[in-house]
Amino acid sequence: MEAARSAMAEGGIEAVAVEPLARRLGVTKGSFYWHFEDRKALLNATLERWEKESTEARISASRRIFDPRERLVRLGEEVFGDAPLDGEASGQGIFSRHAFELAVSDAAEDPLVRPVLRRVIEHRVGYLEECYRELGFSLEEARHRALLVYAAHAGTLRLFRDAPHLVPRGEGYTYYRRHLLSTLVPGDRAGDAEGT
Amino acid sequence: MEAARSAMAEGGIEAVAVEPLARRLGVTKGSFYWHFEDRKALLNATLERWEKESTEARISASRRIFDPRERLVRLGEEVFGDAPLDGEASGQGIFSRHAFELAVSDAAEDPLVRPVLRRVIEHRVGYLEECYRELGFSLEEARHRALLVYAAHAGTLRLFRDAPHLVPRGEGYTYYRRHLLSTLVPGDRAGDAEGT
DNA sequence: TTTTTACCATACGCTGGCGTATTGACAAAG
DNA sequence: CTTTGTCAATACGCCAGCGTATGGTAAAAA
Repeated sequence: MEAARSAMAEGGIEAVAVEPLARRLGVTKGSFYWHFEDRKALLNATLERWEKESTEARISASRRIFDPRERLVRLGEEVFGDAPLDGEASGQGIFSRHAFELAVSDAAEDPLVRPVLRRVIEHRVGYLEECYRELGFSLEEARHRALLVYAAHAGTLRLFRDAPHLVPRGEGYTYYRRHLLSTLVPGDRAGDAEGT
Repeated sequence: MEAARSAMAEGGIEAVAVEPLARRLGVTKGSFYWHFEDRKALLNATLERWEKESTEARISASRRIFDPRERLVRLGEEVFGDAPLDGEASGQGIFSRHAFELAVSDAAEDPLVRPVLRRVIEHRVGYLEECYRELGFSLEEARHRALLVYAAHAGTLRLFRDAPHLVPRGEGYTYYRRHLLSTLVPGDRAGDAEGT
């Protein structure tokens, strides 16, 4: 079932439950248990799909662009892009993706979620680290920068949800994003310390 | 009841439930409903207490130190301090505080939690913003920096929990923290752009 | 000593979700 | 036409948590 995805995005992990979902689809749970073994099975399917999409998307991005700095900027614009939770654009696209992300992250303590989330974070931090390595940073420095970038991303997402009134809107947000990128990605005018 | 606090820290918001808590205390829920009106009442009490402590702690810190840069560094060392989730030191102190924080943040969608969390974030970002203003940054720049710092904090906490193996340990962590502070707090050698 | 107050236990009903038969409809294959 | 396989509905039992009612006990107050 595809509706589990949106349920997760809207109501968190506890919303991806069999009876509510069945109601939502106008069927009864009797039929549900034909498609899935368990609630666990449904959850796992949803999560694994998310993992797949997350990693694949990032990989395709890295194939197309060669300059690592450009990759970072692109990634930043995509992930911090255009007021994540406003969700006006396309009604479901970027909005739902971030909401899903938040739901997963909120359920990090769940035994089914933990390993998936762990792998996705590994993948992302690994990717970031690689970019910084290509920019000539030491292994340690690259790791540090990758972690900080990821943390800033995760935190910003939450900020949007939990205290949206603090985050600048409209063109103010564009400036904010520029600030983020300029402090996190060396090249615009900051950083460029250390490595070659 | 004081035990709700630790339950929240350990098992998240769903663990602060009346029957499990009563069992844990060796009493029955019959007695519980003498002390509290509701489950909501218990939750509210726990959250309001957390809010109070959070804000008071930060205020007292600002009274003691005059140099805003020093305040930021101190705050950073306290909040990013000494491998947050290792929790060996003092068994319950810093560990439990951060675990509670994560639990609240995970339950941000809860109608009871949302306003409290919102206020706490407001307070913290406001405090950070003030520090940066005192350092001479423009209102906009100060806000941007405050948001980034808070986001980095929230994200780092989650990284510790969700992918602890990626975060350097021991003295490696000290270097990481130094990296954080040097990129986020101007003065060591970075930043110092814009505002007079 | 009676009586009130503070605290706790027992027991009940309610809700909502999970999982399991069991049965039915309906279409494709035999 | 019958058989088989796919998908759905009904109905049941189970569990866990919430909230309520009621009764008990022991100490303090009267």
